[in-house]
Parts: sequence; C-alpha cells; structure tokens
Amino acid sequence: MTASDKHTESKIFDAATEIFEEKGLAAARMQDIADRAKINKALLHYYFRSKEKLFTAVFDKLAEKMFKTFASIFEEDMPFEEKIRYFFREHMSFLQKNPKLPMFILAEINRNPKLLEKFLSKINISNIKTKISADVSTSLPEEAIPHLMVSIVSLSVFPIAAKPILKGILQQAGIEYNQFIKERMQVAPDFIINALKQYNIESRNNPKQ
Amino acid sequence: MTASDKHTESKIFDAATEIFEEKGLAAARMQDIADRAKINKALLHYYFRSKEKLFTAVFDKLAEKMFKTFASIFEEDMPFEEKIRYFFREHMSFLQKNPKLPMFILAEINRNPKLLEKFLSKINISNIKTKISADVSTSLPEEAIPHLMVSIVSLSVFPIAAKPILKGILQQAGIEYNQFIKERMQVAPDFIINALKQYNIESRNNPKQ
DNA sequence: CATATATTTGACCATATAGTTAAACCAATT
DNA sequence: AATTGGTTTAACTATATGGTCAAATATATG
Repeated sequence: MTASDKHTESKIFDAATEIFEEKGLAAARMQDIADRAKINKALLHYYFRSKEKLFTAVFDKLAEKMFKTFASIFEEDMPFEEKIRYFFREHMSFLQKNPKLPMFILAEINRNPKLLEKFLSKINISNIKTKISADVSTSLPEEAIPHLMVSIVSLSVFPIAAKPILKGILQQAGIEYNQFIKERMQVAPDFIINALKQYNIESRNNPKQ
Repeated sequence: MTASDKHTESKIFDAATEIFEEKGLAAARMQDIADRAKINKALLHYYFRSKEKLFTAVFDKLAEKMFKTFASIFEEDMPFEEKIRYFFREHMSFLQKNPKLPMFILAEINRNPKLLEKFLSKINISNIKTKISADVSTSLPEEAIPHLMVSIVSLSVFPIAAKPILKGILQQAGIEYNQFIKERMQVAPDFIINALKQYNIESRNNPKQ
C-alpha cells in the first residue's frame, strides 16, 4: 500500500467537489472527475455507486460547510453591533476563500428543492429568532427580525454569489473586485447598524401606541 | 397556412425559454423543448441551427429583460428617497412575476462568463455613478456609491434568487414567502434610506477635515 | 508461502442526446 | 393542374456518457 493509494476515496471526493462546484451536477462528467483524481472511471463507481450518490455526498458536505458559517451570528457572546461586524468579517472572508460555494448551493437547490429538506430539519428557526430578538429588542419589533436576517444574508452572500457579474462591472469602473469585497466587510455592517440606529431614533420620536 | 403555423418559431422560442430557465443550459434537452412546443425535434434545428444558438437567443433576450429593469433607478425624475421606493416596488414586483430569471442569469454567467461581455459593453458605469452621485451628493462620499449600488441590488435580487431556500426557511417560521416579499418592497427601501440618513447624521457630527 | 480479500484497470454495454437527411406536405403562383 | 419554395416529419446517425464486468494486481491473513 503506497502513500497515495490510501487516499483514493478522498482523492475522488476532492476531485468531485471541484468539478461539481465548477460545473454543477448536470454539466459535470464522471470522466472529468476520474481524470482530475487521476484514476480509472470504474473506480468512481467502486467507491460511490453512481453519479447521483457521489453528488449527494459532495453536496451534503458543502451545504453543511455553507450553513455552518451562519452559526457565528448566534453562538458568540458579544454585543449586537460587534456581533454583526464579527459576522461580516468571518463570513465574507470565508466566502472569499470559497467563492464558488454559494452559487453552487443556490443553483443546485434551485434545480432540485428536495436537496434542502435534510438541512431544514437541522435549523431551529424560532430559536434563532429568539436569540436575535434578545439582541435588538430595544430597537426592533418582533415582526422585523426575519427581514433583518434576510437583509444580513443578502448583503453578505449576494456580492460573492454574483462574483463574475460584479467583477466585470467593477472592472469597467476601475475597481478591483477583491479589494471591493474587503471594503464591504466594513461597509456592510456599518450600513446595517446605521439603518437600525435610525430606526431607533424614529421609533423614539414616534413611539407606538 | 393555418393560424398556429405562423408562430412556430416563437412557439419554439417560448418553449425553449421555459425549459432553459427551469433547467439551465446543461440539463435542458432539445427533445423536452420540442415536446413543450408540440413540434418535431428536427424543427428546432430548422429554425435554430443548434442547441447553443437556441440557448444564446434565449439568454440574450432574458439578460436584456433582466438588465432593463435596473434602468428605472436612473431614468425617473424624482427625489432620491422616492426613487429608491419606486425602484423596489417596480423591480421586485417584476421579479416576483419572473422568479426564475435572476437565478438563471446568475448561474449561466457563472458557468460561462463570456456570456457577460455583450452586456457589459452596453452599460456605461461612470454615467450611472454620476447620476446616483448627484442624487445623494450631500450625504455620501464618491467612493461609497458603488457600495450603495451593490447593496441596493443585493437587497432586491437575493431574496428572489434564493427563493427555494428562503421559502423553505420561512415556512418553518410560519411565514408565507410571497407575503414576505411584498413586505420587503416597503422594508428594504426603509432600511436603505435609514442607513443613509444615519450616515448623514454621523457625518454632520464628525465632518471630514 | 498460499489463500482470501480488497483495489484497480481496460474493455465493454446500453442508452441518451444533439444533430442530419430525405421524403412528404402545404400554400402560393403561374 | 403543375411548379416552386418554404415547412414539417419520421427515421436515422454519430457520439457522449453513465454504468458494468471480468481479469489483473496489490494487500492482508492464516
């Protein structure tokens, strides 16, 4: 048993991850995966019975990886503002290192919503709402929490998911994409915190009831 | 020549639009398109020489449709706040009627960035920056304009592009997706305007130089 | 060492799929 | 009615692709 032999399964898995992330399920070719893993195509079917099974293995791993990064909003014990800033730093630098990840997850779930079910069961929404609610209870009504969450995710994920388009447009404006994303780690939390502060001010001037 | 004969080409085009939007280039099948158009597969090749050509025709039309909806930010002659609200109403109700559109464009450009070039040449970035800049010149420094633009697009497009995921998560929280999007037409512009107001307040308290 | 077990490969197979072709059909023109 | 030109179809081809298999090779075990 040579050194490389032992990792055959993980070599295949890694190659499959690259190909699937790049091309998506439909455009990915088993032969391409075999080539990238530098093994015979039949070995793919020896370790993973079918393309579908191999894809599911890869997707589950990547979806796990993706959803995990959202946890940092909830786990850390810090003031709300600091938490938002922390989240954007952590989350966006993670995404910058895995730029294909969000688009892959979005596109594949879009084409097969069944892929989502496994992960939905792991998420406890009301728990999340409660935690965020505690953070911003002084400034936001309960109903606004889901909107705040969606805004946070939109502002962090979209600029990465739309990388090729954004990169192209920024280029025309003489702006470097990676630098722009770096700035966003600061700009986006500022934006959110400002919006909430302003809300606070307005609700103090016009209190409900 | 019967009534339906005349529309063969557009029947094919419409069917292709549906299939491509739903499945993407790689997963779309010429046979499926023919079936949906209720014609023979050979007719596809009679009117559009190849799958690639048919796809390009469809993509160009849809990309045009997509990018056009952003124009409303720039063309209308109204105060900035009103313009933002107008944009979210127009843009998001358009997207709600075409929910597959943003994901289709994003995914296909992601897999083949060459598709972008044709449209980049049509966009005059500095012109757009100038227009927005004039709107918000009192409250925002020049460098912040691209970030504002990206935030606006993120907040409007992402919740539609991520529809299947968002719908699933909202369902768990007992929230109806379409109602949520309707609310967002109001919530998102509020959010943006609040953020800018607050920025204004802070920069007045801490003026540069 | 001999036997069993797991891994790897090259050569296949069946099917799906984009694309082609030649003939049929239809509608207008003379 | 015959001719012409555009349209439509059924049948077909070539190739790509996921998947299989039996033989070969390596590895572990008695």
